[in-house]
Amino acid sequence: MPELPEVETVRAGLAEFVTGARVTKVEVFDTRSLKRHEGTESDFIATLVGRRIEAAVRRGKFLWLPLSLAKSDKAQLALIGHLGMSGQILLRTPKFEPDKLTRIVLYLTAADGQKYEMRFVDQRIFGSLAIDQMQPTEDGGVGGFSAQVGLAAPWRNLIPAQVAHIARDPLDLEFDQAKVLAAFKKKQSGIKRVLLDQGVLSGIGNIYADESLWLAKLHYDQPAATLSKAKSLELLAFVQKVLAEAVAVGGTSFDEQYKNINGESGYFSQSLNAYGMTGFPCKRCGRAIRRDSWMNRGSHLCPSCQKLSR
DNA sequence: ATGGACACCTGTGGGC
DNA sequence: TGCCCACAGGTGTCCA
Repeated sequence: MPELPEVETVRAGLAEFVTGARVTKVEVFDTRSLKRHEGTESDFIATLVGRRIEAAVRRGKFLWLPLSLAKSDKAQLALIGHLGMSGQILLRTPKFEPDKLTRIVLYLTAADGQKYEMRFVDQRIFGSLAIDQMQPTEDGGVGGFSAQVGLAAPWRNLIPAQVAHIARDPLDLEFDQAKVLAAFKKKQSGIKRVLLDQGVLSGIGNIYADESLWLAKLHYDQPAATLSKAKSLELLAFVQKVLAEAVAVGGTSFDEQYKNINGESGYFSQSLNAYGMTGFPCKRCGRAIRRDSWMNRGSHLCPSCQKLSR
């Protein structure tokens, strides 16, 4: 489900309501949702209870909540969340009806005394929560992202170890276009594979890759190295435009699989030109959008506008 | 380096 | 109604 716009919508909601909240209790209903956690279930719970949530931070599709220090800590810790294909984080008041497929619940008391249940809901269990150590990074941590959301030190200079391999995302103010262009030049792989490579640039998944490629009139298998500098810059500009517009409307929701922290859908599905539009006329040329099987998933494109070149 | 298959999972919808 | 198949916003690993 969730790509950058959906994760950012969740992050922004958490930042508003759980910054400064204290964890009072944790329940784990399915330990498979702790698959990225390196300790045990009881260690996960014991580490969280009593901590204060200091912020809500994101890079690409990873989000994390930096935690207050405890005396025994050797490093700053954070609660990392990855939503996988079907993960949600719902913030409910205590008497709110149960949510199906709830895997983990954090019971919180906000700074103003309001009590919440932060419910990690995940149909397919490809997502997870985990506690991880934060570390300084070579590229200056989440500085660019921090500037965007007003994140304070020390959180702006640290990244969880598990997120260290994730490249800056296109909405990060310190996103390095030149670095990404250099990576394109070295890759013989199709451009869509490269857009989905979270180590080159992060946050893009199947929806926003297909949408960006449709806007740029590029075929998914066009080798990245064959793109001119101008074409690459045009593509990155479309990527940023699509991601920013999707963030502005709360992401893309097709069904029950993506909701914000209040359980509300996003509206970007109304703006889709290619993804999920199989058989509908291309909004540029009228030819039917086609779905190709590709990498064990689907790629949606206009066969007229998006041809392989050379 | 590159691309393909597959594993991890549950749920939904279409065709018969 | 039931059964089977295809398909779903991600990531990681193994193998030619």
